Amino acid sequence: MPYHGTKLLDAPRNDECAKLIEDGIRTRSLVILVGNCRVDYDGRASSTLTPGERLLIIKPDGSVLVHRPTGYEPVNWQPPGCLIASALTPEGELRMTAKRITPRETLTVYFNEVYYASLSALEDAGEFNLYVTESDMKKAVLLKPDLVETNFTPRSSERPVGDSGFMDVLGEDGDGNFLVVELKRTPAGPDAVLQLSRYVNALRTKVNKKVRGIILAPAIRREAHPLLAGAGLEFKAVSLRRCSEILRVTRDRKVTDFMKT
Amino acid sequence: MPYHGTKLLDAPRNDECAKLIEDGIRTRSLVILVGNCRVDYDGRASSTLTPGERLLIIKPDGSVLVHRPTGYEPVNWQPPGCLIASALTPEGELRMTAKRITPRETLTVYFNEVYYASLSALEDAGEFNLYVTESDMKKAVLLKPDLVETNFTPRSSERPVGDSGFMDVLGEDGDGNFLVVELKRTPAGPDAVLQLSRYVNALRTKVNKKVRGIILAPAIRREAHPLLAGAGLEFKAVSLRRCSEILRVTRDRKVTDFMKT
DNA sequence: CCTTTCAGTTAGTTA
DNA sequence: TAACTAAGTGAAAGG
Repeated sequence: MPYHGTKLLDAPRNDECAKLIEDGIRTRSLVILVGNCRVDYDGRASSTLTPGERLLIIKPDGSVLVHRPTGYEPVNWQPPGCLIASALTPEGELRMTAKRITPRETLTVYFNEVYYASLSALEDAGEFNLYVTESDMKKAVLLKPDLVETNFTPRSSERPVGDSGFMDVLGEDGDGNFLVVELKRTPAGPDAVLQLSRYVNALRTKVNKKVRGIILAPAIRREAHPLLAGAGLEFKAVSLRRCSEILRVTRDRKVTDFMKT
Repeated sequence: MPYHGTKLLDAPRNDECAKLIEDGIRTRSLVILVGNCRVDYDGRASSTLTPGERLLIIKPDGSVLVHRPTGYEPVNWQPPGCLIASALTPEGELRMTAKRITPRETLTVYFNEVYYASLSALEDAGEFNLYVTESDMKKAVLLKPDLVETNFTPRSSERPVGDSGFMDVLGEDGDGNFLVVELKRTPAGPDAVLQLSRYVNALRTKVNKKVRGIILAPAIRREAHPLLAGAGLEFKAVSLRRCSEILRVTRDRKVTDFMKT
């Protein structure tokens, strides 16, 4: 391998590319081809793509992507775990096939001409962290209950409520009333109101105390307003950024604590 | 441009890559970088990705993809239409930023080292055709009503039924009864049965004639069986391949007709 | 292996 | 532009 486990072919012949693909599979490397191709797919549905200049990616785990020059999504693809083969057709085209069992589907790419091809043995042990999920929002609320309202005290979270599901956070407000908190990472719609309403109603049948319900989300959608008012529920806007900050502060504090020891 | 509008840099310096990215944007080209990088994202959520070897794709339409060596999905990305910039950091890293307005989000990729980089001015006017969609199934049923049952006669399609939506195909069976056809490209579940049930019930309140309902799909899921029986509805399996063939035959016939003239 | 649910969903369509 | 819906959805979690 010349450099960093990367092999680069400028204006390769089609047979060189066929070999590169085979090499890539054998060495569990990432293979990239850029050139003029057409694509056939057959499986859950069928598709054809007439010739044009595209990017083909073959990953070590057996996933395949065909990207046009535009758009987030690949025009054709194959999920991880499929069997890949390459060969020259009698006409001298480069043919790459990626087959999958369950469900049975086949992707075939025919390259008329490859502008360049590469093989890279990539190592990626990096850690990916995503903030903020609804779970993170809950952590933030438990760490800083003031996010809900001053003097709110969480008592339990994800408490099962009969067969009506789980409530996000249950606690007490400053007056000792039950307060059910429904968390939404995205702008809350009627569904969130109905869900909260179910939790609140279920709880009301079980306890002999006032039960309030509040939605915490970055925003509430217009259509949810009448429902919210009708059900006597409340809403408070909380930004994801705010939650993220609370989590970051806590993380940093942990690091600080660790450094002190 | 050396070859096919493709420029290829083997083991480039980071400043060369920064320039390549700028060139790519200016010339509306596809830019690819393979190397060791870390990634930050902030917008609808936030994420971090610690260093590792990955593939960066910058498309002419302003979409960006960061691919790890595994998986169908990019680990980080930016949809089309964002503003891209590249520069060297004081530490000599290559920094690529992709910013988007509505919603406001930013993707930043820091390359420690680039193994290779490429710029390709791709032209892709290819035509993409996907078979079989539900629309194709409908076409197939209208072309060959026997798919539903012998002597079925379509009368109208996508007929509005009160406020309960649209029905896929409405027609009459051999005995002159109404027959509502619900098409599903994938195995039909309870949702399909309920939908069909709504259409059939809505129609029954309006007409003084027997109304049958049938689901056409590649298969029906186990959980849908009791619902189907309970609602007195029917199911017939029809393969996508069969639909596809009917459409192909019709297409070919059209071509033949054209060639005759 | 199948079902359910979620996604920084994306993408297309329509009001 | 915003709301709605489908996707060859993919991916993760649970049975």
